[in-house]
Amino acid sequence: MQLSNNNYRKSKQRTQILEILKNTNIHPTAIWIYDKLKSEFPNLSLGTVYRNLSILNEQGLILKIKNGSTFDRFDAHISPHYHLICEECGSITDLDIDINDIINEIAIKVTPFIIKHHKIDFFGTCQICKNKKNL
Amino acid sequence: MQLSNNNYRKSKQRTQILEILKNTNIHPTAIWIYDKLKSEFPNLSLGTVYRNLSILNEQGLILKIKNGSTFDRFDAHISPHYHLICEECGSITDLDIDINDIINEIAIKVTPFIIKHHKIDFFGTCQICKNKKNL
DNA sequence: TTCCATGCAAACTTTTTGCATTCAT
DNA sequence: ATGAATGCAAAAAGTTTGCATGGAA
Repeated sequence: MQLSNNNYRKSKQRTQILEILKNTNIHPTAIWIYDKLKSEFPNLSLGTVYRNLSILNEQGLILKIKNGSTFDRFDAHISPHYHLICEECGSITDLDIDINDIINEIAIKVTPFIIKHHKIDFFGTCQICKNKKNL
Repeated sequence: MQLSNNNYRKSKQRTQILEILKNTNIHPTAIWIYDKLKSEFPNLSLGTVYRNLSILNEQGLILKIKNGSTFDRFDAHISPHYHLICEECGSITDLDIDINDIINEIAIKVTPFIIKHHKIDFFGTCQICKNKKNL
């Protein structure tokens, strides 16, 4: 969403959406939040939930958990590897380093969750965009 | 997609989709592949591309790069942390370990990409699902 | 000859947007 | 009084599916 504005007013709906997110650790979807708030705001619309989630995300009060892009992406390079995701242009490139086992070991020590594998995405600026910005 | 079948026949379209994916490192979207193949198969449909990508993914010949779910998820816990994603039920929980700096340092050494931050998702089975399966 | 794969279009899922109204400032 | 936020519904964006036809085994 393109929000050029940063002169926000208070709204009960937005306050409650943030409150709900602060008090849960399940990383909810928009509909889950919508359902939670339906009893308090019987006329609430999903659009309002999405709009407020965007605003809260823009304000840095919440995180939107997403991949680098809205499109699914596909890769025939199936052996485990990590990705470099450019925040300027959305490009995804491979990073071939092997830190796999160390990380699983560290994580396995502190959680009862059964860890089978992991994925690391590095975010930043690719060389092409870096050069463009330096011109 | 629900593909109960694993008796696949050869198809020129699927062969070429795999070929394209093997020969690029840009992690393309479905439409990008579709556009690439339009000259070779003028009647190609996007549906065919998606169907074949699902089949190739099911066969383990390619990877679909996606989050744990099709829904965006939101989090008010904005300080850096990693996620445990259950492959059985799709739940996302936090893992609070601090291996942040080590990983960035390792990666920075081997790429000119400007790394600002990273994200780690651990995949496996959560405790609830583990218990359900043991019953 | 069987039935998997295709093209086409329609349906579906998730998210965004336009518009008139309501509400915070 | 101003214009941001809302509810509602329609549209958009991305992906999947039904169906008749074509093609591999």
